[in-house]
Amino acid sequence: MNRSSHLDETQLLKHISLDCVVFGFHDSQLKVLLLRMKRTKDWALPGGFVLLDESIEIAASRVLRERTGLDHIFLKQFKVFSSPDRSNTNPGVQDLLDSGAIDDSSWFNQRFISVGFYALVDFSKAEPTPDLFSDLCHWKSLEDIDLLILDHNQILDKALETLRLQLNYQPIGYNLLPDRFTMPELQKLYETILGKELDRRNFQRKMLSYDILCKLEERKTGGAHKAPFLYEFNLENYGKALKHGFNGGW
Amino acid sequence: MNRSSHLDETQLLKHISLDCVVFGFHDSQLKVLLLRMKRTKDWALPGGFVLLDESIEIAASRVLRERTGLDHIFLKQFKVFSSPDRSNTNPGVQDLLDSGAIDDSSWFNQRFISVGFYALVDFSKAEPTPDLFSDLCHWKSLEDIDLLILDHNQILDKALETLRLQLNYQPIGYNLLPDRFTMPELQKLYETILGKELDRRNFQRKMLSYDILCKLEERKTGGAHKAPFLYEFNLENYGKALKHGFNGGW
DNA sequence: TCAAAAGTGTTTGGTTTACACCCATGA
DNA sequence: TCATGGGTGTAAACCAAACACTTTTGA
Repeated sequence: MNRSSHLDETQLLKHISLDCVVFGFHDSQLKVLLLRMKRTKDWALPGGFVLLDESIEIAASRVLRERTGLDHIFLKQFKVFSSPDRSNTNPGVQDLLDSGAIDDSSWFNQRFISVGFYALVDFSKAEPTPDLFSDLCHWKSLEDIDLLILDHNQILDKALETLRLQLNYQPIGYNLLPDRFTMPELQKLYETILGKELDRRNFQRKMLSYDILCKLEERKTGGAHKAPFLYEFNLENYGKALKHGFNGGW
Repeated sequence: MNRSSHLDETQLLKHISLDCVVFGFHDSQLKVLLLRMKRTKDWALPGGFVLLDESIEIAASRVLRERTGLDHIFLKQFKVFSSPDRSNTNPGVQDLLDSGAIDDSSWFNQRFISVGFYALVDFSKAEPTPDLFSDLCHWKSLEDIDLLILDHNQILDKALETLRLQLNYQPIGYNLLPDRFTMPELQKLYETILGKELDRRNFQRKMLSYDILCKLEERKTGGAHKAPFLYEFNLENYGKALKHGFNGGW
């Protein structure tokens, strides 16, 4: 876009949009980044359109840079949503007209196919920022999310399902946690994503056996009770391990 | 399309196409369905465009019905290919002009985003049929495939990778084999997809333990050596088992 | 009658599960 | 000082890999 306050639709690929399910982890909870539409106050996933010289991956990372201030976000396509009746009218178009971002609604009130991405970010580093459609951007816990616009609930559900399935094949821990973290924190993350409790001792043994963590001398002080050790990921070994996956397979 | 001999581009979604990697299994080999372009004799994956009232899934199954004569094909999206330089010119457009399928090349010489699908079909039931671009449609073994048009090699590679990863989570055996098959045939299929040999006895034990097969009284006669039993899938149990995956996981 | 393929079974070793025990910390 | 959370260890159960033996078949 030339100026961020005005959308130039001649620079955009018609019929194609993208939506991102941005996951963060905070207070032992999985959070998702949502936008509140200016006029209707409905909630939506962050998304955007594709510039003529962009791949959708580049477009998605541009959108997320605008929404979070972060670069090099972990991003993964998971599904294209293309039901013919998913978006003959764009629920945000009136906001765009109101704000002067567009002069004409016709381009936006077409049928759109949306490429779904999920993204993993370090909660503490992201700075949620609304877009032209919205007046608010913030993190919501999964259980606090109810009705989203269009088929965004479906997109969210599918993203979660994919996240669970890919837990053993993607660098999920690495992207969702701060650089240094404790074993109980890592375990909580796994428990939250999987929706079930894991045995503390077996979890630790298994994790360490992958040889992807560096135990630091330092401990996490401040909390009550015994101070747990801090760890960081050994990126080299982590990368190798992910190629094979951590579990199962013939 | 109104008449199969003429493409009406006003009925098609701009900038969006789909390509299918259709897998079959025959002679202990994984086969892929390819088309030969009329003029250049280059090879390509079967693909097509999306009608205004179709989802891409519906479009893909329409395309595959035209290419194989089969309905209800197992189809799965695996990735969107959207590099901006993947298709500013469509290599088949001259064939379309030659054959009178289109009057004007401009619609087809745009940038296209392609949704990649992989499909699994019963080799013995498919009837390969060329499309408007091509004069030949047939099965090729993986090792016999060299250069394909555009980024179709990349699409094929990614499809294979996905197939391997999803082997334990998708009804792959069911869709690639005839209704009744022997245990050695099923094993060969797994070995071919995974690219490695498996122990005959352990494979059989493991497969049977999933409780997804019905052993029939009948044996497969005709071949040399001891006649192996025939099996069929127990669809009910197979469906249940796939929900959890057959292997690994926390 | 014999080589090759298929059915069935056993041994072994590693991995996962389910626990017990001790240590550190702040309320 | 004690409840709570964290670090470490171990026995039992389970599962997967490796391998032996027998049966059937057509050449």
